[in-house]
Amino acid sequence: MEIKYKVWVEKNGEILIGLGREELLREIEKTGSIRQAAENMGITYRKALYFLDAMEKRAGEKIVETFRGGPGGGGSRLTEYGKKLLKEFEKVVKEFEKAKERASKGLNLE
Amino acid sequence: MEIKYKVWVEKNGEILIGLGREELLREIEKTGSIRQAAENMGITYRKALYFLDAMEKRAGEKIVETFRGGPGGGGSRLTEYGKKLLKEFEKVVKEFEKAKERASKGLNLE
DNA sequence: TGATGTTATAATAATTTTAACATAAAAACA
DNA sequence: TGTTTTTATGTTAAAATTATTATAACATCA
Repeated sequence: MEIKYKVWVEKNGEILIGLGREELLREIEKTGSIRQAAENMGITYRKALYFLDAMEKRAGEKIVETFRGGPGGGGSRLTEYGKKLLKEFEKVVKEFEKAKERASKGLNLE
Repeated sequence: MEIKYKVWVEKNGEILIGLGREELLREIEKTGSIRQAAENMGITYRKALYFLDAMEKRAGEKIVETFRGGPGGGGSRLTEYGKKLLKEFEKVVKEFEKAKERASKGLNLE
């Protein structure tokens, strides 16, 4: 018996960031590459791009800086806004993790 | 900017009860009819039945008592287990509501 | 006995989401 | 100049979810 949850932030009724997108941003920060990040997460590069594109449209701000060619063929990194978004969402997740813990302890179902 | 979430309880990796199913049980309790409950929720009767069927299989217990014919054409009501399940899940939701409130206050995104 | 309103099941259609594939542009570097 | 590795976009295929339609059983009651 296990409690599970999803949490996300909406802006004008559309998802700005959620657990999946959070992981994507963290992986981009870590690897410096959207492609590598997608691979690590087990999603397609195509899908990762769709996520980022939607996030940026909804935020009205750039979240990743990308560059093609160059050493290593190119790469990506988070903008300041991207980093802030990630940080703010991590705070949200912490609250929900605590709620999950409390609720799990109180759960009385065999 | 709004925080949203979903929460559910799994048993052996399958959903036992979540926010949608919780509402369904509450509506059944209130109306005494699966069909009426489904209509109030804006889902099809068919889907409501699928939910109930899956819940009972996973719980290994009856959640609703149903009867066909009779006064009013038939009806349904929650079993003792169904009522307990509902009650336990409502406690879980309360914890998550609190988490949402706290996180909303701390959220710093324009 | 026929109308009623519910439970119940089967089968199909429509929609949405997810995955897969192909192709091109960019720029460093050997 | 060709190779490499990434970003970037378009298109199609597959899978999963959700919605719709049709049909029947049940038992009360007028």
